[in-house]
Amino acid sequence: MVDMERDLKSIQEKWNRRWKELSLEKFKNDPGKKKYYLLEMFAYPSGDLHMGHLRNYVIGDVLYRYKIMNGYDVLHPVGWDAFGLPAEGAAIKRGVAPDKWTYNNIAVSSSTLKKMGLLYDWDREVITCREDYYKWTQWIFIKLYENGLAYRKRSYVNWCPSCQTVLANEQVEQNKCWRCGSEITKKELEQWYFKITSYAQRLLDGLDLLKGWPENIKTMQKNWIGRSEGVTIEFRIKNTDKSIKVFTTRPDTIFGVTFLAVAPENEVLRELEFDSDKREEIERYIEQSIKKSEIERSSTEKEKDGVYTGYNCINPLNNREVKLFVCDYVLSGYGTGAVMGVPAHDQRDFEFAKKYGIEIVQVIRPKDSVWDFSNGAFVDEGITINSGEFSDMESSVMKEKVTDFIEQKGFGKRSVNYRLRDWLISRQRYWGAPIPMIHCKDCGIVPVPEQDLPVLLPDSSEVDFTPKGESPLGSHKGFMNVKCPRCGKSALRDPDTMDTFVDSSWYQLRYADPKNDKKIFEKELVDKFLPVDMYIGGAEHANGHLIYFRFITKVLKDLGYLSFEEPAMALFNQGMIMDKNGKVMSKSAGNAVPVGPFVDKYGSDLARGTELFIGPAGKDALWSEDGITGISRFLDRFDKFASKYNKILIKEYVPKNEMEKKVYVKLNRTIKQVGEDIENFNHNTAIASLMELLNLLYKEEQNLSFEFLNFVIYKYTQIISPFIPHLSEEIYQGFNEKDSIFLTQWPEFDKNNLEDEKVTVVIQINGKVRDRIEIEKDSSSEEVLKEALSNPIVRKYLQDGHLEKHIYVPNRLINLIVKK
RNA sequence: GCCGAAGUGGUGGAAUUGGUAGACACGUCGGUCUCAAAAACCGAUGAUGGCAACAUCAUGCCGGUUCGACUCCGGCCUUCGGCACCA
Repeated sequence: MVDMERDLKSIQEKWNRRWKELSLEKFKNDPGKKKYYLLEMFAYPSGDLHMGHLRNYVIGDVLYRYKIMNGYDVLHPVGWDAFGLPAEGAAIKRGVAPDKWTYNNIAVSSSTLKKMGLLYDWDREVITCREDYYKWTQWIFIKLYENGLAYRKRSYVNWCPSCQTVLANEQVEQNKCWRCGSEITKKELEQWYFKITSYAQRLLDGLDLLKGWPENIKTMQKNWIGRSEGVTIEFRIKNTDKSIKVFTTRPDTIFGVTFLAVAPENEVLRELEFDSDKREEIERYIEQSIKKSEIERSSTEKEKDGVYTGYNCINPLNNREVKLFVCDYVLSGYGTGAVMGVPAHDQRDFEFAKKYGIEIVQVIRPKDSVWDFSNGAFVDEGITINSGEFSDMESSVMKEKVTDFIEQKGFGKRSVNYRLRDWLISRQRYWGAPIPMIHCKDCGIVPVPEQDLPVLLPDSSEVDFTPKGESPLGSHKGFMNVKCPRCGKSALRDPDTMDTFVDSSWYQLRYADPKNDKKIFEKELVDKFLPVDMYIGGAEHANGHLIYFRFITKVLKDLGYLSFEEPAMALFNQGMIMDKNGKVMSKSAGNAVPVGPFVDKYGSDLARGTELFIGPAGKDALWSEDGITGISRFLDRFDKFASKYNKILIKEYVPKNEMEKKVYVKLNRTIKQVGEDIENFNHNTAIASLMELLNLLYKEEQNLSFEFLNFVIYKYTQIISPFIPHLSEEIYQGFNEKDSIFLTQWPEFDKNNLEDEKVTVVIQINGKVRDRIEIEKDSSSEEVLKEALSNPIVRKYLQDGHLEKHIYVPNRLINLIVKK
């Protein structure tokens, strides 16, 4: 860092205070103005904010200031995603109560945000662990329950042995816990689910409305939802009155079915009768496969195995009898939990068939070659063979015909399956919103009546939350024992809390009406302020939060609490800040550079500038303090120069000579570029163009009038202000202005003065640059050619060749094709 | 394996979307100022050859289209994300 003339830290507090007096951060709800809802993903308060968080917030603040200068009434709230596991971890490790730890972190982080001078409407702050918030999280749960969208199910769930809790599908990454990285195991438990699968199609369709979302996020969601179209076909089990349904996307291969396979969890296995040996064999296999860790079971390297059930099934299309197996490569949660085995045309079935000596019947051949099965299964489209009356067709055509046939004959019907699973939301943890349900011996499950909400989380001093694999709340008698709201007899509360992603799935709605204690929010307000116009946050939430909050929005819309389909119309994914080794900066990784001390040392403007100049906001960036040097030098140069020419406020000025004209053009170009760059989140190039202009001003200072320089500095200060707000205010104040620069109107660029009168035209010979000439803007092709031909270098090249033709690109280049 | 993003000087990164590759910075080297240092200021800085003018080569690799390709097309390689037996 260089020595700066001004102490940036000393001006901070003054302006932070002044902005507050002016209510600069407040959403005015002014009907005369265009509304803009700007939202950054709220943070989990795990300590002080680090440079990664700061990037998110600074990007938002730059846009906020730019938008208010452009006349928008901007809603820009802030809050904390405050429930969650690390708070319990801190309590266990350091003996601090989770709530104390959380509120303390919030206090530290908030003070950093305020010190930075980031403009947030603090009156709208939400904290998800506060009862005035989680009351409504519980209310949402009840609404889902009342509408059949929250249900209990016993099944094999993802279990983190270290966190001692269940996890949603979205919280398992590479078979490891998203929080602690432990290997996930399976556990059979009865848990609460949200029926997100019944919104699968709407979540998919909604993506088309989201024009402002990055394509890659939409693709990720599309893949995660994973829609597949196919047919569900029923196979009778021979010598029984039962049958098995299979789902397939490849009915064109149905004549190649040589076995059937069901998942170990499949119900049919409990219904069928077996002799004792068989039963034992099957049960041993089921037990084994459920015990296996998911990674083992789902590894593609692992040999496929299974057990013959002793039952055979009938293929309704050709009446062929095939064996029925139990296989753990069949997933219980997808489709019907059973598949038809077509070894010739599915690689997994192929491997299985090889191992168990099952026949491989080819029913599709490549269009113009012979398939060699030593390469494995043939999985592409082709021409059908060995398929009775459906032989000798394009497989895609046959697929339609055979599907129609299957439907006509009643063998099965067209169906759609989704990869998406229901959202498992129960957690066996303390620090979360209690599930507002009561278990009564006589009445069953009864929701807590609305007037009894919130179900308060007991004080941490009364609860032992060291992980034991059971809900900590379960051993708190005062919490657990209630009267059944229906029959009045003794009953028990649900001991689990909700996934924190439930908390964050609706916070953007609460900001519209954060203090309402009668309702979750006033419909009128939510409808007026939402959807979010710009949502800023990391791409890591693509298949978690960003699906959940869309889901909850759709549910609340269907229930009539709001009138729009999608929570956020535009999404911007900022890149992550990495350490020198390319590791993502985070508290848990131990490489976090905290914002607080950094700002104390260098000041907010320098911190902002450094973070913004590091690279395009959408890309990952390595954190390095080297960037401070360039920015501090720049700010110092700006400050020194601007402090000389912030004396008379001149809003309009007509350039008086050529040099002023040149600078005027550059100014206009810079205004244009900075505006565009802010809208596109390319802050690095915006700052680069400001640097260019400043360099030019230094160079030409002597040739420019005092009035002109005052005019330029006014505009310059306006357009640099979103990046370095405090210093900009200092400069602006020099003009003897009382108000904030952020109350001025963002300058418009003069469309007629974006280019110089003279342009540099490149002369190419056969595509290679040989010289450049200065020429009047918009010169004709003939003029430029004439000029080029008189150029000494061109003449040299023309000596041993002739000009065959030329290409002229106006104001850019002329390419002369010279042939020998 | 499938889906997505990306590969440009010593470094971070630019390039009006097919038209001057390397803007703007950092760093390095040289100079001015200074007793000295820091800061500041001025200059040089892709590589190779040449005293020089200049020439040749350069945007992961190989081809192609074009007057002209970092940009478009075909085929690879590498890195990073997402998914992962989804029938």
